[in-house]
Amino acid sequence: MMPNTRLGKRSPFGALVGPETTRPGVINRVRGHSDLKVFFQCGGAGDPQAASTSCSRSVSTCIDVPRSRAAPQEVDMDELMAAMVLSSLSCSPPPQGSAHKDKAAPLTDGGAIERSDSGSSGYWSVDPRSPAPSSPADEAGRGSATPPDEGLDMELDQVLFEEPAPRKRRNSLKAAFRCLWPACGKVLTSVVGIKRHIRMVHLCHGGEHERCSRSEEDFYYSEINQWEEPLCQSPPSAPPCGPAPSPSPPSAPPPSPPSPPISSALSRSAPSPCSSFWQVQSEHSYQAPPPSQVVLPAASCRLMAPPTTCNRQGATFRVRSVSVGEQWLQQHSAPCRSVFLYSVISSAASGGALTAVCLIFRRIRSEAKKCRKVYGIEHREQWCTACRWKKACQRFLD
DNA sequence: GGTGCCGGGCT
DNA sequence: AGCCCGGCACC
Ligand SMILES: [Zn+2]
Repeated sequence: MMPNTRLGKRSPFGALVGPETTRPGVINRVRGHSDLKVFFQCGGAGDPQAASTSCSRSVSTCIDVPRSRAAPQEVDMDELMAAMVLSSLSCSPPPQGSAHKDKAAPLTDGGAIERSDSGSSGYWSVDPRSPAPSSPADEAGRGSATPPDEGLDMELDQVLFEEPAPRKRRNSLKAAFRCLWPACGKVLTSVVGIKRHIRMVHLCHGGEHERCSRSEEDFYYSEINQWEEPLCQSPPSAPPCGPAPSPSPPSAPPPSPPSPPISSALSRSAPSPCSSFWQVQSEHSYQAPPPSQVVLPAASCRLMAPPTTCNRQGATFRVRSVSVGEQWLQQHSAPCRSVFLYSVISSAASGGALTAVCLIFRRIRSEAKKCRKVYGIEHREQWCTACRWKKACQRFLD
């Protein structure tokens, strides 16, 4: 049963900030529909200190990166984690257990992501004219008796409730650090090493001035998670964004004045071949994603933009953003109705885990005429039930 | 301002 | 569960 037949009380995706997932490694599984799109954006480096959880409806698409001289990693991570938690609180799927039920209750009525055993509660009657489509991934996932249930859900739960949950996979993960300086691409295995390399070779040209560009070397390297067995897997339709031979960071200008290459990856590099947007769109935002799987590239990307969140009545968040990237999202997601823009980040606080922070959630308005338009208000009795109830139309699906 | 529909209230 | 509607985003 596809949830697009579902009406009634639904998920909090009317609230507009998406979830985040933490994946120590590269796999980010989305139990979603074939028409569920998630945009992941791997941008340049960013300063988590700029990641304030603003409460405005507009999202700055260009995050200034202060030349913070006194920006210890812990502070960055604290702010980053705070932003992540806020973001995760915004639209997390319903937790399986009841331990946090009270906390998540306002968000989970009906469930943003359906469980396979969710029964018929909350479903509207199925319109016979609209048979539920099922993607191959969907079928495959439901074929198994115990569908893999550790995709986004698990990650979301873990992030939401701050359960560190050590991962087995981390054992097979080797950390490396790639210099992002244009035409360099040197890979070292330690932070100290890569920082020294950047400082000495690129920033200070021999290190005659130890003070010059201090802490800016942070912006010129990227952590790489190297798997011992299979390396970078790319999602089938995702543009490459991994430890590619090209060492230059996405949308990074040649830093003649040493300004960190992060300026506005969000606004500028959306269609860029190296800013990897992964789409997960859903016909209805509350629909359960099928057990399809997307795999993050094996390169971690530094935070490029803060997960701007806005607290609405203490539980839900909305993010409104207008940017080139967003326009691109709309242009490339016409038939779908929900768009999520994620930023994939890597944080030391999560052990180098990749974290996909949802920056933008938008509903893409359907262009199809619904009952209201087709029949008119005067023939309301001819509307489908959903339209009569001001729910998502069941008759004229997208 | 019209439309689609989320979220929530009522029965 | 069925029904209705306020309110909001999008057009
Ligand atoms: Zn309808």
